[in-house]
Amino acid sequence: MLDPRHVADHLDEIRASMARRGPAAAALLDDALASHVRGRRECIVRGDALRHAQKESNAAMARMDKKSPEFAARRDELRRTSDEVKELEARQKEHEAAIELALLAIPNTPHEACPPGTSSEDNPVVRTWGEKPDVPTPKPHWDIGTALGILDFDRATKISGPRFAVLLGQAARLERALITFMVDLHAREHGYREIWVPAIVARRTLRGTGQLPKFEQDVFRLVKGASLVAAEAEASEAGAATGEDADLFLSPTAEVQVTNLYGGEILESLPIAFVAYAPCFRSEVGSYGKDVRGLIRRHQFDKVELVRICRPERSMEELELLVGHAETVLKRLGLHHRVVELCAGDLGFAATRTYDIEVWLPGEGAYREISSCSNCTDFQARRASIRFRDDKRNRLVHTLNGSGLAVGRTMVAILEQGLQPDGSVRVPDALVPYFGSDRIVAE
RNA sequence: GGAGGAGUGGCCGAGUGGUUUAAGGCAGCGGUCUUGAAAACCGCAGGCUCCGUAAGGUGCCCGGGGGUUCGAAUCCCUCCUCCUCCGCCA
Repeated sequence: MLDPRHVADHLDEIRASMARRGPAAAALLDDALASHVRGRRECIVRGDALRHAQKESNAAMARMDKKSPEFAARRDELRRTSDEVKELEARQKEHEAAIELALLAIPNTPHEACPPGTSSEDNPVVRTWGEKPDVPTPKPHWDIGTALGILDFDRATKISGPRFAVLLGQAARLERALITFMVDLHAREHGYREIWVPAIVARRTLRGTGQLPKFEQDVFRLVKGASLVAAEAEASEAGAATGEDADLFLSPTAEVQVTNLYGGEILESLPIAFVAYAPCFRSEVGSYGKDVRGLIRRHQFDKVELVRICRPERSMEELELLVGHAETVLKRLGLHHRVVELCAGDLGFAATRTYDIEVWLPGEGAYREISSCSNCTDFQARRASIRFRDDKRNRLVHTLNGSGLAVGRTMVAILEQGLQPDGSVRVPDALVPYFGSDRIVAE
């Protein structure tokens, strides 16, 4: 969420910045928002003055003879003041609701350094690591995995539906090995504190990081047991606005849980760095026909997530640090990859600046995203209200997150880059102690 | 799922319609005293919002929301959370 005062006072400036994301984003910033901000302020100024007078009068009444005509006169007068205060408060709330409604739909402004562009075609390559490995007959990973007998997509569809996977034998073991390897690397060498969080989150949590309200279609919402649903319907009939808030969702990324961990708090020491292994769930309704085969795009996948919370002035340095940590995973695994920077038009909702790490997939003949590292500045911190004490003043922190890495996609890269002429797959040296073998062979 | 109880500042804990600007204590910070420390004493201490260049000030905040009243921590409604017991359960 952007700062409403700042938006109201610098409307043209913000609109120009937002135009770099595209015309639709810029159009979200209309003059109505600024007028609501002013209207709210007017209600507060007038209301505060009235309440001040009301308070003094009430104090006087406390000392008066409750049966005197003066008391009755004062009471009648204050009755009118009270009505006016209530009306002002109602108007103030309307303004605030309008402001929030508008702001929740507005994405973060792109950083000055964020390159111009409208789509992923325009993302400049920042650096490339390693060489394309010599794979004589490249194959897509689903063919490799199915031939080895370690991936089963048909049976996954049978038990759960499309866009799920079953991992067998060495693949299941590789998944575990990768998770442990990645968490160990970040926890032991990069200074992150390990954290394990629930996979199910409340609506307010998704709102804090910006997934809701705008991207409700991208997440899975849970339906509770019949009796609870009935109780909920009863509650909303009674006029309570809590029914909606009682909803639970499957988290699409641990960024959600970990970033919101300190929501509403004032932090004593920064920076904070967490590494979390967590399952992620995405509905993928907007990607029909895209990556339908294989492990690339599933409804459920594992991810090791890095989250950093820091002082505002440090966040750009922290972003570089974060990308470096994520990239180290691929370097240790010897997987050829490149780092691109997202152009303004390709930027995620909460991000001001983002680096994507793209790993080389020989079977596909393309680089594919395996990590996305973003600086969200104070956008999420404002929504979630995460602050720190800075010399007597409370300020919003900056939040950053990045995958370190997407586990399934890492497995894809290992299978495709490590494919040997005999159909077996070479396991990266760094992973051998975790996996227990230097080769994946047919089962 | 059933029955009961409880939510007050960083923590403990008074307070059942009007000098309560929330008593008191502990922890915290600053100071006096001391060679140093402790003790004692004095003082300062929260969040949000709005006005203001600032200094400073207004208003709001006793789990959340709504209501009654001239006036609510206190009365009413509602939701949430936690605790205890029973049942079920990996």
